[in-house]
Amino acid sequence: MVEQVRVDAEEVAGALLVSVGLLRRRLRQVPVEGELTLPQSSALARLDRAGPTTASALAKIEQISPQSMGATLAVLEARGLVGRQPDPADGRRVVLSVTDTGLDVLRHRRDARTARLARALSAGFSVEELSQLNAVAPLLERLAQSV
Amino acid sequence: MVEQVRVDAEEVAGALLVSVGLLRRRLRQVPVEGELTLPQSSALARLDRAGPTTASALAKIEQISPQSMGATLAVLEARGLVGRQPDPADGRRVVLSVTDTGLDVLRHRRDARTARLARALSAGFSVEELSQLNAVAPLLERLAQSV
DNA sequence: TATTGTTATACTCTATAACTATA
DNA sequence: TATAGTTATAGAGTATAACAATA
Repeated sequence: MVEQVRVDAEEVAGALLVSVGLLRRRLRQVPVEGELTLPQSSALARLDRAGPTTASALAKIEQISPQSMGATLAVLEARGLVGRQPDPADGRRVVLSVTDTGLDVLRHRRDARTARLARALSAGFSVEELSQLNAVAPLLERLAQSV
Repeated sequence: MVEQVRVDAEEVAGALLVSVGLLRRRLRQVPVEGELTLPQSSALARLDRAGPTTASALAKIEQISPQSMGATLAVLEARGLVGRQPDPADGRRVVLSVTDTGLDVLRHRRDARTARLARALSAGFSVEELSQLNAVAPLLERLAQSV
């Protein structure tokens, strides 16, 4: 009844497993007519942060197979959100980059899912809570890498 | 160059979208021979927290369709981790509850995925970081509900 | 008529395997 | 022989629609 301070890793693991799954499912449900899917949003944002790179490299960062990333990127390319530049030095490589249109989508809240999430955050969370969530995002990424 | 303190909801939304997706994908990848799948783990943990209840109610909490929850619970039942009690007062309702075996799985780290996550947390994160992650889990749940 | 749960079917996301082209 | 990328196929996790039983 006294020792309640200690944070048990097992407990945190369980809580994260459940809450991350829940949030992710909920994000998927947002109706998206003509909008980006979850992996598309993620890949586009990631490509923007990483800068021009190959599909394989992106796949490694996002922890999915190169084939899956290739399929996702193909859709983004068809929509004109990413462009492909063949590497002149190595005929096998194709370097991807975010186009101006893609940047526009990323920067101007054209992504319905992110916009909706942002709205929920603004409406229902305190500045203190927002900053907690903000601080934890990189921890989640690090955790994903180390699991 | 001076105003870097403010936390932008849009930014947090983007960061969460990406990090949650990444962690979730990573969790899925853990090889699970004869182990629980992600939705099974989640449903079992949720049922334990919620106490005996119906499949529909659980589905609502977990934000999936009753049909999907029914399928997940059927597997858990087949493994003897949850039990079904027909409601004597209402012939349509079936009340689910975690069995002793199910409790054992939940309590004794028999779930490979949670165990692995817990190990990564213990090994690579400070007590301060663990407590940050712990504090954020309920925020993520609240966010999932309000999106 | 409304509600609980089941069965049937299909779509999305991801994986593995097999192939082509270049190095 | 090794690497970047593509194509084909399959499995997990969802969803929606249609149905049966009970209220």
